[in-house]
Amino acid sequence: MPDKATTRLTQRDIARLAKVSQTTVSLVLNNRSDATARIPAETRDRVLKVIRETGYQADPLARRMTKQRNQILGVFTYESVFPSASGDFYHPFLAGIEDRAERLGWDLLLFTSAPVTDGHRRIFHENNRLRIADGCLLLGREIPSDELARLIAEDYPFVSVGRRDDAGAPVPYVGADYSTATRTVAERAASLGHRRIAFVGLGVGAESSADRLRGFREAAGPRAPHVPTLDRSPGDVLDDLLDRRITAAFVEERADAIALYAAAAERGVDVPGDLSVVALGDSTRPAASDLDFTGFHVPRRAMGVRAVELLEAVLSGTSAEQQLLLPCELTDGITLTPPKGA
Amino acid sequence: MPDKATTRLTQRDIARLAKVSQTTVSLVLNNRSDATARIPAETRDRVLKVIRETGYQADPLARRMTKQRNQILGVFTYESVFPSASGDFYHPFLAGIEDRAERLGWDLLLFTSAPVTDGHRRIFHENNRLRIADGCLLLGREIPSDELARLIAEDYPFVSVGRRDDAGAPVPYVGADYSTATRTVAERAASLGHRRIAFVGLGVGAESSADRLRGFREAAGPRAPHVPTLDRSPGDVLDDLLDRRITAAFVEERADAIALYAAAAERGVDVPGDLSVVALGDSTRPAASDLDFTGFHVPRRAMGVRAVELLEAVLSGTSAEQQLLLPCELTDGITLTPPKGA
DNA sequence: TGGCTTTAGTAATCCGGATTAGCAGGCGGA
DNA sequence: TCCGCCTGCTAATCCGGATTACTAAAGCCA
Repeated sequence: MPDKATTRLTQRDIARLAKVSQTTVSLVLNNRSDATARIPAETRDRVLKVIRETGYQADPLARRMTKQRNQILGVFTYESVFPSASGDFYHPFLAGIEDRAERLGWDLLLFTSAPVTDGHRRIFHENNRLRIADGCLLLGREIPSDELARLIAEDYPFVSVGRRDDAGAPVPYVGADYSTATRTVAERAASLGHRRIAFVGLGVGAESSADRLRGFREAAGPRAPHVPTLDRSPGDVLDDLLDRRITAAFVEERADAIALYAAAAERGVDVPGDLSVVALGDSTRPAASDLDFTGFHVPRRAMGVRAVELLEAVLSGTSAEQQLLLPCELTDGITLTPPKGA
Repeated sequence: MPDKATTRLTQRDIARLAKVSQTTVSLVLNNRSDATARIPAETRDRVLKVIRETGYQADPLARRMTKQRNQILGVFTYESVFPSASGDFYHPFLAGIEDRAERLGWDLLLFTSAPVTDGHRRIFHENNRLRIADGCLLLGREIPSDELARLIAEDYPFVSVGRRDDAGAPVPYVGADYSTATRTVAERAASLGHRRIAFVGLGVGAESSADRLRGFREAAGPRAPHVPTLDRSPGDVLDDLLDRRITAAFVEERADAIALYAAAAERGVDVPGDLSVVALGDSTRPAASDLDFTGFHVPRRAMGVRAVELLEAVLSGTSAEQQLLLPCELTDGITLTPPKGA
């Protein structure tokens, strides 16, 4: 029965009670029975009995001091892990991560202590605690390449969830193949007769944006119009599209697609009759709609799962492909039909 | 510039490079300048220069060996943290927890490694890692009282999110005042003329269930009917209610309220015309509805925030009320109107 | 009975950093 | 010139457990 809450129970205490040395306690606990460590059943039982009676549990941190692995998987998010501002975008990633971590017997350490500078967190700061974890998963739309470069330079085991451009050296990642998915949908639009199609969204900055635009251009040609959304109202964007006589809009961000649809409905513009709208992924901002958009979904859960698996491979030295793109799930939807003239 | 990725950089390495002792490096890093540790600016700068050049960062775990606090807040959930089965029920709790943890400079450790036995996780198992964290938050509908008792016996700092009955000793918690909220809504129904009202749900087992039923009985009397939901279809439950000529159903679980409403709509039973339906909290199972139910919401985010604050108080020895019930947010909604006869 | 092996268990050391006790050298005062 | 004191820094130790090297005692054999 546990008493004296003053000090934690240590192996030394157990040793004293079982009348053996601390070494023996450690050996028993680690179930060692090589030629170098012979513990007869009688002694072993005596030690185990004391351990059972006292409820002793080894300090996991002291353990890590001598062993190398800690069974802690770090998760670094460049935004809040449980944000209200990005809806449930991260949730599926984390569900996948948790699932695999649980199976591997790992705990998840969320680096919420990283201070926010210039609007996002930084990995490397004064009191960096990365090394508590055995390795780390990185989540976020944009990850500064200098931080990636430093992780690589320090040989810290990590995997990015989402494709990243080289940062001096190749970055290990599990990403979504936005480019192929976007190209496929764009080709489908072309085959339906669309000739005036536009990319709506940022298209620059993060790899995920650039990948979509690239896939779009592969299908629609290098001069296909790119309608920006930054700091513009959905009505503005809609006007822009109609002015250019666009028949199909490829919207990078689902929340923008929903807003565009709402603006169109308000204006009496029929979707997809007057304008087809394709959603290239999932909402990273809160936005709900029952509308079944044509486009694709990001395999978020699978990405989380595969990222943990890749990190595990990295940690255990198993060779594995370090850069992985998972296919997006195409959705038929009802917002892409042949254009009116076709 | 970091090289030789073979071994981690230690204070010993820094000491060698700066031509001082490991002790001095430690003193500089901890900014000590007592009478017992006098480091002139010149030496300090030399050490700092080497640290800067090498990018050395102290091992946070080795640190904890001698310091007591680790700045890690444990989060133990009796179900998955990122479940698909319970929708987003936990999300707001975690958002609140993250928010406060971030402010306190703490990292969040999710104990996903705890093995699942008999359908839920157990805190105490073979390879318990609780002590990696300074303290722990407990989330879950039901928490075995033997585990709570053991936490108390071992003097482990923890706070339960959600009220818990004593487990041999008082359990520190931040809960929601289901009982008052339920009573208030039930009284309101009575004042609207409802005489035949029923509690729909488990009403037993978890404290949260029992609290709601208790509040209900305080307003509706000890003999007010309790209609169970376990293993019954919404249609069954609806039949039961109609048979008993109930005019207002107080549904413990919002998902059940939504299902009940759907069953009523299908059957041509008007809600609230023929039957008022009150939702006593939020969905713990995936269920979406645009319907604005009368009832209340659980202050989940605030509970998370306050739980972290309470744990911080416990850890720092600040005296504070150890058992806290936050008021639920009552919602007017449109599903409670006077009964037809009134 | 001496020498060699096996058995059972322990002392010593390490992990990486924090802390305490204490030491060498320079300086001031009597 | 001797003593005490301050300065600047380090050796030693500790945290809790893992591991290695080694020893004392018993067993075996000739």
